[in-house]
Amino acid sequence: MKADFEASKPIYVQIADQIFQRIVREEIKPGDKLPSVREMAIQLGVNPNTIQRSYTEMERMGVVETRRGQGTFVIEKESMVEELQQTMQKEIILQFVKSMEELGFSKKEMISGLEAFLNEGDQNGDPV
Amino acid sequence: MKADFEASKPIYVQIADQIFQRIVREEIKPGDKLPSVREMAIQLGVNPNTIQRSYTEMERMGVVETRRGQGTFVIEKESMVEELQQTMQKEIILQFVKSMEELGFSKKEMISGLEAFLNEGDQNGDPV
Amino acid sequence: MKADFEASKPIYVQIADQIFQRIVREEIKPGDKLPSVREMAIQLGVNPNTIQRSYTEMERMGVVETRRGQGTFVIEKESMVEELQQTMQKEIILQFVKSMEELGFSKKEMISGLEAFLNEGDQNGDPV
Amino acid sequence: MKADFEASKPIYVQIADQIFQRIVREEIKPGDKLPSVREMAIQLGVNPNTIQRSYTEMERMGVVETRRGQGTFVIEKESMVEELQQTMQKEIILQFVKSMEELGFSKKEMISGLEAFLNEGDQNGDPV
DNA sequence: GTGGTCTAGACCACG
DNA sequence: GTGGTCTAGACCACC
Repeated sequence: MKADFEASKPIYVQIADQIFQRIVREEIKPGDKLPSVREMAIQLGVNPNTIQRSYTEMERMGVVETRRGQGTFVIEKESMVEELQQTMQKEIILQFVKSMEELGFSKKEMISGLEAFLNEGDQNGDPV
Repeated sequence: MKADFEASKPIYVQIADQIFQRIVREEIKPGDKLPSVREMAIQLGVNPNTIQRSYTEMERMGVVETRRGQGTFVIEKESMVEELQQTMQKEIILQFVKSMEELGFSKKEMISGLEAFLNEGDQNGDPV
Repeated sequence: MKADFEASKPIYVQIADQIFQRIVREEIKPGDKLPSVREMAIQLGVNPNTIQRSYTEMERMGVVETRRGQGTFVIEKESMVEELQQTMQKEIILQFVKSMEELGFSKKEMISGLEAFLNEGDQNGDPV
Repeated sequence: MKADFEASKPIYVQIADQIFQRIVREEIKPGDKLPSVREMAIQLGVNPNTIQRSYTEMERMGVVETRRGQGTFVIEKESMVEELQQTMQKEIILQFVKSMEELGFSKKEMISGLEAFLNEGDQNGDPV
């Protein structure tokens, strides 16, 4: 047997993901300046180095750029937000499919199960 | 602001989930005897107390029962496996929907996104 | 005017470059295990975190892979060494051309200057 | 083992090199007066002592001379510019050859590599 | 003030 | 033992 207790994602990844989410939801827009490393560290109650790593990772992924002595900015490339959304969506779906496969569900069952769940929600209100 | 970086689920929950998976996939069947706490602890390289908690949790959820002096058994109630599958499925779907909502996707987009992904997979083989 | 006193490359980059050199010169071969982070740190008189960063960077560039609990290994992909050599060669040439341009040399002068220098060396021995 | 991670060149050397470049490119000509130590220090945002060292170094190398109460001047000796260019060129070439040797390249490969690179550049425009 | 690098020392999961 | 992450605190170059 295999004992693989996947630790939660590293904090610096979680932070990057949070920011990605806010970009995809357009709460943060291309060209916007992110809080400074130190400020963000205080806001999140985390060590500045951890934020630094998040920012570096986001830059490596081409979502953000840093301007020396000025700060970290969301890049203005128009297509970026869409690409980011695609990437994150794929990640989520992948995780979902993997989990469902582990439970022995077929592809059809995944879709019908999801549809059933969403239709329940409709009856309780909040249509999206 | 205060950030909560979800620690990984407690190990005892992860272990229970693994066992649930195996029950749902029918690798472990109703009536089967689970390994002893001590043996399982060794297999997984974990403290026996942790396994004990997993077993207790599974018993609380009505999936297994312990018989004094004999061990821990998967209960034979016919509907159990199905219910368990439902419960776990719902958990996974919930997580999926929550993540997709965080990205700003509508319900329709969730389904179409999932379908698109699964159809891609078809072309590459491995039909489930 | 512009005051831009380029700091030396970060230590973790210098270390990665050193290792790349040794791979290109085939002193380290595909499949070889690198010293552990801690050991390398002691050897070089550097903080383990710095080595960690070097290893991470090398992995990101696809030159090295880490196996959990086992160590860091040069990847075995046959073409890797050649690609790495190309990459590093280009970097050096780029630096050279840039410096020569800053001195006002034309492309032809760069080549003839280099040839002249190398021929001098020939007369002093060490033919390569 | 002991590792020496070459710090960047001293700032005063970098400044001298910059001035040498400008002389070689004839942006500064023999006989020209250099800015005063104090003025140059302000322009470059550097301590005047650092500039002083740069000027002293350049004087030691016979490129400039200081005239008491008048300032620092580029010497008028006709051959100086050419010699300076030679010196700096040699330094750059030396650095290039050393780096290429570290990668295991032969002299022929150095030249052919450089030629290949420069010909690529031709196709993209900017002929020099 | 900004981001970038480095050290020191710690804890974790994995094999 | 391995690599991976995190904190704490420091120094640097750039604006």
